[in-house]
Amino acid sequence: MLDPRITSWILEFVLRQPAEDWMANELLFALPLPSPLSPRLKKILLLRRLSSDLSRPSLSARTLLSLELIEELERYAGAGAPSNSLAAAYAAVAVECTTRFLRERSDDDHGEDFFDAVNRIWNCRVADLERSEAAGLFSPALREARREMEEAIVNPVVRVGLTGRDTKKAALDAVRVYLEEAEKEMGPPYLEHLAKAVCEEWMSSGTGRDGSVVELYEMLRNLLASQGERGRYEGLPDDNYEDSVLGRDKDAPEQDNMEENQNQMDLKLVFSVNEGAGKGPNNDDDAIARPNLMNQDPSDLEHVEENRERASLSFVDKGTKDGNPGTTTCVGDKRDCAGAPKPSLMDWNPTARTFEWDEDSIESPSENSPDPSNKLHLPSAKRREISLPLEDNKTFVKRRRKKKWSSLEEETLRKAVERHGVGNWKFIKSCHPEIFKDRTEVDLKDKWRNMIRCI
DNA sequence: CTAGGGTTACTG
DNA sequence: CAGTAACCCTAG
Repeated sequence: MLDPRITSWILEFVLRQPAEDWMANELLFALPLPSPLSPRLKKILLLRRLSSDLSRPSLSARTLLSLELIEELERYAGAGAPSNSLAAAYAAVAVECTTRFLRERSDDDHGEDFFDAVNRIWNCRVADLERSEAAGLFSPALREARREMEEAIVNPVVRVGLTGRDTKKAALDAVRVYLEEAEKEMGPPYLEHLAKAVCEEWMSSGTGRDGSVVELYEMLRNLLASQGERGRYEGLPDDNYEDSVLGRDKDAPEQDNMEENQNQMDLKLVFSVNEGAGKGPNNDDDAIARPNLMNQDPSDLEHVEENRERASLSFVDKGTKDGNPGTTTCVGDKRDCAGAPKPSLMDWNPTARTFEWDEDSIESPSENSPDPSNKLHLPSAKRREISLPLEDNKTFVKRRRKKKWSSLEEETLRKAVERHGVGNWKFIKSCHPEIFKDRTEVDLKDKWRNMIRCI
């Protein structure tokens, strides 16, 4: 049985070679790996995924997720703000993931896929990012891109401009730049490092060596033993090795618990951004997906150890609905609810009827939430389910408190109907999740009915 | 999901 | 109490 420590090095070495993805996958499955994986190996796996996306070339929401996870990994490792190249790659990929729907429009698509993508990526994902601890990824470029996407929703000229721009090349280039920088920062694979160390010792040992394989083996064993004595399970040659990989500032004062965090931060924490989300059948990869090896989600790294035997963590997209807008999912602050199912726009069925309002929360919706910025877009917490027998239900089911439509809501609805036509209530609501956060699609429809009655 | 009829709450 | 806006119910 191979030492998991050694298999980590082998895997690292292979992942960083231009080997075929299938081979990397085979090894990932076949080798006994330490659990939890080291941060270094996690990052290498994520970088490999990016590299695979580049070579296909296919940038998708999973590319975005890989970048987010790398940022999170580095942040947990105590690194400072994400590098410019990481933030630039994130912004460029986010733009590409949106604008490709303009390029790939079919005849019967009137731009809905693009609008969905803007909502999904910019109104939800990037908005969540801005509020989260990962705000370091929220670069000025990303802010500007968001402004442009919002403009594109209402301005056809901007959409035409976006369609003509080669955002795919820009994103591929940005990811390539980041990958090169990350590779450089990471240094050579540890096996190479080890081989070099052995060679150097060999060269400097002078006489008394017979040059046999047995002797080489002895040297290697001594080197490994010395690593073991130092308690460095990952067997890294020196303390700076992993620091350099994760972008840790070696000169920065070491936090007392940093080492502990490093060791205890298991994959559940690192890759928790996906956990619990995307459970519905309409889930697609643009929605943040639940860990699922079959979907080759980067977060699946968490479950590599236990799932290797029954599923394949592939670097190759095997044909998920990449790019299909699917469900409009909006996650909350994923850092605040790690491990818990994440609410989404779809979690609240606005047409559900067996609910009643929590009067207190209506009166003071934010009183019980010290930090409203961490809250989700929709007031799902204001409702609670009633599960009484049908005959008793009508006694308890209350109507929502009447709330007069504001002029902003009215104006937004008017413009949205002009733009998207009558009858697309759900879509209109999804285009303005904040403005219509207290309204259902039916409310929009009813309001429009009232508005045209007045004319 | 939407349309359209029904119900409720509010206002003058 | 009538008119109206907001909200609910349900067939298709």
